Amino acid sequence: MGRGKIEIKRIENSTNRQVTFSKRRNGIIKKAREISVLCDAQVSVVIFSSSGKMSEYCSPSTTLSRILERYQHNSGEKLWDAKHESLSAEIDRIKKENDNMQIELRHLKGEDLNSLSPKELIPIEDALQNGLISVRDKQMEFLKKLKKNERLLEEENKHLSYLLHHQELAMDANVRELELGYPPKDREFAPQMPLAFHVQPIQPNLQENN
Amino acid sequence: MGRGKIEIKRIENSTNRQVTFSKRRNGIIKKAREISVLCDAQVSVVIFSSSGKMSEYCSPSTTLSRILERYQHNSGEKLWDAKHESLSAEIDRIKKENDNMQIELRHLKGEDLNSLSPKELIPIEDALQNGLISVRDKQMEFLKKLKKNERLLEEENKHLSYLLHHQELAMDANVRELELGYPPKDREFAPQMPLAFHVQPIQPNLQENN
DNA sequence: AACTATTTATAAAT
DNA sequence: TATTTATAAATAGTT
Repeated sequence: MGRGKIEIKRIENSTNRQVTFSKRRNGIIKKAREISVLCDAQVSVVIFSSSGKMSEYCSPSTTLSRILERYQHNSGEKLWDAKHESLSAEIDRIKKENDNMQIELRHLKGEDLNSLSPKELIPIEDALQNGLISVRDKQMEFLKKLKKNERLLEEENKHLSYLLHHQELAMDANVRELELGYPPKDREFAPQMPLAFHVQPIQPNLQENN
Repeated sequence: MGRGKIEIKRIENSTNRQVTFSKRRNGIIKKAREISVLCDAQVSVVIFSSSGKMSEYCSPSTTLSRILERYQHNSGEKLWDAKHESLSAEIDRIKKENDNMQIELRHLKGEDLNSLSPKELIPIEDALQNGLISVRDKQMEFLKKLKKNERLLEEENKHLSYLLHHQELAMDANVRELELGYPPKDREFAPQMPLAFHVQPIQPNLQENN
């Protein structure tokens, strides 16, 4: 249907091919629309040009999803079930892993031991003992840290007390001096003076993390 | 294109509709095949007639699956992702469960304790102690069972020895009697006689299960 | 992108 | 349902 008959084989001239593609793609989609309407059919057409451009038609009474669902049902072919299966397989694998861990956990917590033989109890006992040792080591570590902190705080306390004492002495001297020599116009500011010392703790970032 | 022009609207005559469907379906599939070859395109066509009969075309260079994969990528539309998502969600959920158990297991085995505070160590220590108590209780149980078994076996032993002793005495008496009175024609059967006692153990099903 | 000669598809008849 | 045929529609090559 055209000025000349053409053989049905790849059109080598790329421009020509592109033009023919456009025309025929429109033709197919028009035909698809027509058969949908005329014959009450459900049609889906997906076309990719050689350059990758996608065109699509789907009957208005349905969706591509539904057509494909029907297709799978009808043909028994797997379109996306392969992916489903691989995901399902992974779920099974992880669930199995899960179950094994669950069992191990139960055993470590002393549950479900009836299913075990004496020989199987031994590694569990060992694991528990090792765990207990590790946990207690860690607790000991914390205890040592706390004691060290305590010591440091005591030292700091001592230092602060020392500073405080000296400050009081200085203040007393100051007050005495003022009382003797220059009576100030405004006594309100006097109590603020000691704050000017801005005493900082020796270990400002020392803290316990619980 | 036919004897008369037709309006594009549903063909009410069902026979007519069926005939037109057949012709046009062939036409579309032919066109799809042609554009695939002429223009190097990838085409998929799925058609359901109003009576539910399915027809299909897919370019030979590909599969429907791959075309749909491409379709999803291209359009961003979800064809079967909804199902995938629910499966993926389950995978995530189980993996999370898995991770939590893994962490708990590690902690019970005394690993990765550095991330824990002293307060968090306490329930772990408790769990380990309880586990150890349970495991050792179970071991004690086994030990008791073994000891009980031992006692029963000893008793049985004693009983069997007693039987054996009596059997020997009986045999001796028998032999002596034969030597004195009736020399038998066939001495071959004599050694089999003691087996006729059929001694059974007292505790036939007593066994240790490891 | 529009045109048009020609092929192709197909509606109606058989 | 298949074939035939007259005609509509599609489109290859041209402009």
